[in-house]
Amino acid sequence: MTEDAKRLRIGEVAELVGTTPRTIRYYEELGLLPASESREPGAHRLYEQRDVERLRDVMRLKETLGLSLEDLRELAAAEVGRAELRDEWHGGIDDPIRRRQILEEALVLLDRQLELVRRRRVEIDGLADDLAERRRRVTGHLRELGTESTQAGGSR
Amino acid sequence: MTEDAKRLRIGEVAELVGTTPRTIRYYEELGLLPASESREPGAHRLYEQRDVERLRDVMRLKETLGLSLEDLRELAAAEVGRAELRDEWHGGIDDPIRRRQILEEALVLLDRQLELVRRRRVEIDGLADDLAERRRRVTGHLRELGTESTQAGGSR
DNA sequence: TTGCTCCTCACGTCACGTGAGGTGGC
DNA sequence: TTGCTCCTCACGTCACGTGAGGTGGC
Repeated sequence: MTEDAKRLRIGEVAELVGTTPRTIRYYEELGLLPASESREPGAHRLYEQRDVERLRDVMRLKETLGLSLEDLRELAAAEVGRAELRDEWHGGIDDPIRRRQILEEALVLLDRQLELVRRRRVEIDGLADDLAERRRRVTGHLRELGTESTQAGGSR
Repeated sequence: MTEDAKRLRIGEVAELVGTTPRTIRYYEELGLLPASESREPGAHRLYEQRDVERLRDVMRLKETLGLSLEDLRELAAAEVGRAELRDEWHGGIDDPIRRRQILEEALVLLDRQLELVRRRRVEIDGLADDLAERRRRVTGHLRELGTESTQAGGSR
């Protein structure tokens, strides 16, 4: 009974992941998200939990890695593969060669994403170090001024 | 003699920081970078080392923190303050109250930047953890398949 | 039946990219 | 003098934002 997943409208999905319906439609138009299957022209789009997760993944990769939607379309194949894989897994015992293919492709794309994450972290750390160094200098100057100022203007 | 800084053209600056002349002009138009002072209309823009550093800072904040140019215009006041401060510092012993003002403002803006850096790092770490977890699962499935496959297809 | 969300154009915006046509410094 | 880089419009593009006008499900 809890089998048939509850279908969500585009506005609900948008709010869940923190974006707008327009963005979701745009991603669909670009092929980043799968189009609601067998949707009559003009009919409402309906989504499952799986679509929400996929959108979350896409958005997070875009935001935190600063990727273009073109970049995402390559990396997002990994997620599609993951969904397909899960379906095949649950759908029946498929060809193990096929399974291996999907898994190895997913591994390649995951490693690519992990490499991008590592680079980002290096950038972040470099920026953090520079900012901390500047902060030290500023507080240092303030300390010098501080004693002066306190001695000079201590009468209030 | 090494006093008068070498002036750079916009293309040289662009290449130094890894961007394009168009972007530099656009940032100037938005007020993110100071316009080349007293430039005749149509004349070449000339930059000093200080401008290169400022542009680097602006670009790094934008790229690694994912900020809009509008956001940058607020945070970038810190860098302007820093440049002004350095000029005043070298230019002579100014009003210590003025110095303190500049330093405290710079401190506020640096702390704001550091807070944004911390948030980014949390995002990055979360993404890294999720990707690593997925990778573990994929390699796990591959190991299962691996022994099967090796046993079944070991005749080649 | 009344709202509300949804739909599809389609134009606007932000942060530039990319020629078009012309002037100026090594 | 010849290139090369620079200049200023100005239109194009990417990733959406934002109405305009209309249909459909709780």
